[in-house]
Amino acid sequence: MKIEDIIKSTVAMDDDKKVILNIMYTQNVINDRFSEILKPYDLSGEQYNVLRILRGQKGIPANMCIIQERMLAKNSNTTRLIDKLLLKDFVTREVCPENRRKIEIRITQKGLDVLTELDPKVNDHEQIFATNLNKEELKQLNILLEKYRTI
Amino acid sequence: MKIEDIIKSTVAMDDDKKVILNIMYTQNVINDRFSEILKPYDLSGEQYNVLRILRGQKGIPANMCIIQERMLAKNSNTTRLIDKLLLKDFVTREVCPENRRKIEIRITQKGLDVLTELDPKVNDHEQIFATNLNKEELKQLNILLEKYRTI
DNA sequence: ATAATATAAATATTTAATAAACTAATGTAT
DNA sequence: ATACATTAGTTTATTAAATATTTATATTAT
Repeated sequence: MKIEDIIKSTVAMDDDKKVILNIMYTQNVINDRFSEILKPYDLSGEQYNVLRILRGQKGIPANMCIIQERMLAKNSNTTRLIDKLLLKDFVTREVCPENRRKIEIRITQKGLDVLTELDPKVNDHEQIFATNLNKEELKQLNILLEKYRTI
Repeated sequence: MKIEDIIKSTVAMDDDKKVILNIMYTQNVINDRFSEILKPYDLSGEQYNVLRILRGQKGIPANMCIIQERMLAKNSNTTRLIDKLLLKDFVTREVCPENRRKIEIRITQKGLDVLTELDPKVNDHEQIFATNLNKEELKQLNILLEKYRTI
């Protein structure tokens, strides 16, 4: 559906204005669907994101700086986010012996298990959208978005 | 900057996975910048959005349904959003005489003034990104996003 | 006319985001 | 060695957003 119809706009809009709305709205669509997938696991999108980062560490512990650096939204209260994951036993937190200001966060087996269970669902979610475009279009969309957001 | 570098990913990623991250991240970039513009006016993005919808009504009052329908994110508490705008005297709210379940929301002159003041700033904001692409690319980006998000 | 259902909005609750103040550890200059 | 600055993370407070529940009004069916 075209963005003008979604926001019930009556006046014509230039492509330069439409792009922002299209990016915002598309992100909403993706997010709403993704939240539905995560809801039964009592995980927020950002919590899932952090678990993915920790799995990517392959056993090497991560500190707060590393996690913040790799998160898409650099704005959230990472301490609280980790608190929530700790409560669910998805991560462990220990003081770093070399530099006691730092902490070492690791994903637990339980955390790895929940990711494993989610993997196919997340994959399906990605594919539902991706299959709307062919390989060349996907590549082009990535190129255009990267070019567009440059400041 | 490529999305792999932004999230400091070490492994290669297929275009179908990259697209989601690119959309999410691009939306974050746009939003962060837009919040900066709105901050001095003590407006959130959604509040601004509602004011724009009300201006678009050209004097015809809007009820909650209309506003919700035209908002990008259909999930927020619109009553509270309007409450905030009322506190700032940017809108008025009255019970609809024909149907007392409904309310009539109008933008005030003060609300129109703040929009007028914001117009050039919002325009600049849109152009900063849009000028990274040529007309054909902008058009193509809109087409790809609309096609991509179809469920 | 009354009960049941649907609609519109308000309210309450929960959750998340943002900023500021704070604590503790480390590093550096004197 | 002491003082000062910086870094890393936590805590708290404030504000905002998302979700669910409730209230009020209107519509429909019996």
